[in-house]
Amino acid sequence: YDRYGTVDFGSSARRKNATRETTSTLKTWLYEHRKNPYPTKGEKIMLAIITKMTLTQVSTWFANARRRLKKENKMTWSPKNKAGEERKEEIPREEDEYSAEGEGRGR
Amino acid sequence: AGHRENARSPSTETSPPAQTFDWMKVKRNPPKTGKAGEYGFVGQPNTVRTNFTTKQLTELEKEFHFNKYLTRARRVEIAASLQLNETQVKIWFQNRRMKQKKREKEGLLPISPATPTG
DNA sequence: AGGGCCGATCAATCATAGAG
DNA sequence: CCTCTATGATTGATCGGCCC
Repeated sequence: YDRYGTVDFGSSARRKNATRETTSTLKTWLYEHRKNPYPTKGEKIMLAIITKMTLTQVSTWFANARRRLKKENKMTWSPKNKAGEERKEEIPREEDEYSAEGEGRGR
Repeated sequence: AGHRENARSPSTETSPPAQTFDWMKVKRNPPKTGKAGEYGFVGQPNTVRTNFTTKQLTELEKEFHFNKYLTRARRVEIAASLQLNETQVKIWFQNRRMKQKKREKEGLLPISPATPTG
């Protein structure tokens, strides 16, 4: 679709939500790198291969994830799993020092 | 390749509801594309993304097909003709080039040949 | 010293897939 | 079938690095 110009793309460009397997992989990586959730190009490629997504999709996924996480200011995805859903996703405890300063936007 | 933010602050938080990392605090300066004489003071950031009109986009795309890169003179002309900032025109071309590059790349290997992973 | 470009990312929004 | 939310994609604009 060409930007907000009436969707008329009768083609194979429709967005398809990622599978649980895919999101699981990405979420795991994101959580394990929560201190600096910016995968390098090489890491993105690796993740893209694992999840069978394109490099762009992986980048977009991370961009959206970071943004939405930041908006909520939290780093934990509540187990939104439906009742009776696999509950793996064990969060690796790592109570190191998390920065939580006041502010400082000298501008 | 990315940003390397690091802020050290010996502040004493009492009860952090959630872990806040430096990357979450990164804020960008608001766009300075304030359209003087529209809805805001001259010099005051617009804080809002400019919405290009269809006409503007059409003209820009047409120009892009002509040249992928702009000369200073051309940029001035287009900016004036479309009532845009020179910077906006410049940025538009910048983004356009990146977009095209991305499209080309995507149209070349969206099909995964195989996964040589054991 | 300054301006433009690239690559990555942000931020706001659109549009749709999916849950109920 | 329709309403509302979660999420992928788009894009104007910013940030840091590099070149000239």
